[in-house]
Amino acid sequence: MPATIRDVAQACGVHISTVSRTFSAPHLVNPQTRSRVLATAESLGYRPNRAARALVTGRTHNIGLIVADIANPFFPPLIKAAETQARQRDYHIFVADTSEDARVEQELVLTLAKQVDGILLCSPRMSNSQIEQLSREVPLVMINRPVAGLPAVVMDVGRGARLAVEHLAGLGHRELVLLAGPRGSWTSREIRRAAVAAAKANNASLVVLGPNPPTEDGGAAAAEQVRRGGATAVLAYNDLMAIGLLEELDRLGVRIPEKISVVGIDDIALSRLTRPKLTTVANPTGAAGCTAVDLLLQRDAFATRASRAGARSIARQDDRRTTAHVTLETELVVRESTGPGPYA
Amino acid sequence: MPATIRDVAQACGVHISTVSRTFSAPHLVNPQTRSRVLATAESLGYRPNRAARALVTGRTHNIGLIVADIANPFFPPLIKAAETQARQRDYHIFVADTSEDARVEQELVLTLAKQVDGILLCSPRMSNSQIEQLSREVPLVMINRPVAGLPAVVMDVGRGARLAVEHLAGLGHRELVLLAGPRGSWTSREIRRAAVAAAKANNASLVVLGPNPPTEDGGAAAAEQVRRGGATAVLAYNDLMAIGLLEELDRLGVRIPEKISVVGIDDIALSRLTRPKLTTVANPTGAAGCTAVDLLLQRDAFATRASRAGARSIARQDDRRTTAHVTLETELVVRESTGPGPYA
DNA sequence: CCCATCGTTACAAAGGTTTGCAGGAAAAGT
DNA sequence: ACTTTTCCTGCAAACCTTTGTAACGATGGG
Repeated sequence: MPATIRDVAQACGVHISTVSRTFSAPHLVNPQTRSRVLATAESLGYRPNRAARALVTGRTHNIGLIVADIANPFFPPLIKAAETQARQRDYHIFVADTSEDARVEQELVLTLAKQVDGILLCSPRMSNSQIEQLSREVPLVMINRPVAGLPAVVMDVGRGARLAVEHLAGLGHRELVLLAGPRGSWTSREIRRAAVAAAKANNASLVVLGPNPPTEDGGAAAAEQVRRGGATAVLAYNDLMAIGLLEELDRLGVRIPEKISVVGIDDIALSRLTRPKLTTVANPTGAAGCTAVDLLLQRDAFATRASRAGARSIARQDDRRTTAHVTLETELVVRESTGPGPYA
Repeated sequence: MPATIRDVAQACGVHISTVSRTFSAPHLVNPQTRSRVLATAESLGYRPNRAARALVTGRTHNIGLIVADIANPFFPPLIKAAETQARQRDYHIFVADTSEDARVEQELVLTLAKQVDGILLCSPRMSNSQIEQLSREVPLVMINRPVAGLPAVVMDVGRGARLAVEHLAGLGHRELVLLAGPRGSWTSREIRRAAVAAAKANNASLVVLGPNPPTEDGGAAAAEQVRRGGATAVLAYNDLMAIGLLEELDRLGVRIPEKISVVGIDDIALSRLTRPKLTTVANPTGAAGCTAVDLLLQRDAFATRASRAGARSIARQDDRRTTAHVTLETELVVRESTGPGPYA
């Protein structure tokens, strides 16, 4: 029922290869012929069969995007940006959700491996060695986690954490708490490293609580401990946790920001809507999605060229693999959940 | 580099068709041979090439999922559920985002048509005739919009709206406002229909404002008008609008729920976090995603059988198409954004 | 003792597209 | 006018799998 390349060729009186080239290498076909082919293709409603194309080219024009949890509001903007970017390049995106589970993550990569041209691995919980092993099966681009030899786009959360600590110290807070994120998260480690350093530089103490699940519940669960600890300011691994903390502290009768200041990270849409509005570190998630797609496609195009040119270019391919690391800037957004501390 | 069926066959000393059947029709091959094949396949890291399989079977094992806006928190739980369900059935999901644009919607369906076995069309903004036309190109399953002759899963928002209005009337509100959703939305029409009827049945007046974009901004933009109108209670097309309205009314100094009661629809995670917490109509979005996938796969399996059985069964296929309509129940969740009205 | 049946495997065609190669005509160069 | 290019098009192989049909030996019935 659906029109094939053959139908078009026949209806148009040309060979199928001419039709094929009309779509995949237009410069190789006479403009007149081309427009004739295009016209009949249009009238027959012909669209190239991607499976057949993939079979011979080895390129599926699909991209896998693996995230920890679609329902976590951090991810949808990233997914959306990636999807839009990919579509513009005539690629489609498979979205998959690991439920924060490293095992599922691995399984998903393997399953997806043969049906995509590459996978965007977002905030993975796997170990580096697992990732390296998987990268031999399928091109990988990392998001929110640098891995040696693999293209990656990371947000400069270290700087974000430092800005947050400086902001709090500047407000007169000396006793800080850091609510760490999930085990296996590079972002969490990075935040911790930077926050500890910044605290020391600002003569503040910093207690690390965690690891915690990166959810509201995770934040809420830490509230009691935070309150007991006597700290006057908290930096949370992400906005969701910060919001959970906010809620629970409120329930416990602790006023924010009068009693305790809270800073989140991510600047998800939600953080503008809480009471008080959340002070947070804005992450350019959309840009991250776009960039990751570009990184993959860039490398993909290169791989194609390399395989045609032959084995000699493998060295160059490796070159590229080590170079592509992109860091995106973060920025502190001061709202209402932070206020003067005891040393103000 | 990746192992093909041929490699397995050779390494195993059997014909490729035997290997093929080992995977796609295990009962046709001797258990001993089968386990031998399985073993060598495992050791070679062989995974069937889906493109090649799709080429001959005509089934891609992919599903398209088209939503208005991934970043709208209504959709992620649905996407997540659909993705999980699909994966369990060995299918993968393409997610695409239309930016609330009917034209993009159509284009997306056409683009996706040839590379998926069916498309889940979520809250479409297209006209019914457009949808019917597209359904001739590719199997369609509707979500949040019943279309004659097409499988659909809808939420009983009519009942939800009625419950909301009854709740408000019961609290002593007589002057209600309905913030309508976007043009083209079946859900919005349905809510309106039910709300109008329920208002009349409860001796309340109801003014409809809209259409509005289904976003916070859409809700915020209506705040001034709501306040001027003198109504004491508002039902919004969705939670996002309700929250936007909440925010803006607060900014204008209108206290909620003392001065005006607000009810949303959807019960997105966010609605638990606003101040005051939002009274809303809960929609089973996750169940909708699962059900839609099942509906599609059911029909898909049938189409396969039918095409093998020959033309005679087409009539039966049509039968199925008209039958599959699933309605999911909704439920009112009373929180803090609604309170006693002037006639209490 | 032959034929039919059964369970298992091999064979080969088919599916839609891309692409290196070769051929042919027109354009350019001499 | 003849050769060399250039431009375009046709040919056919290849990509990897599924699946209908045929072939095989063994078993059982008549």
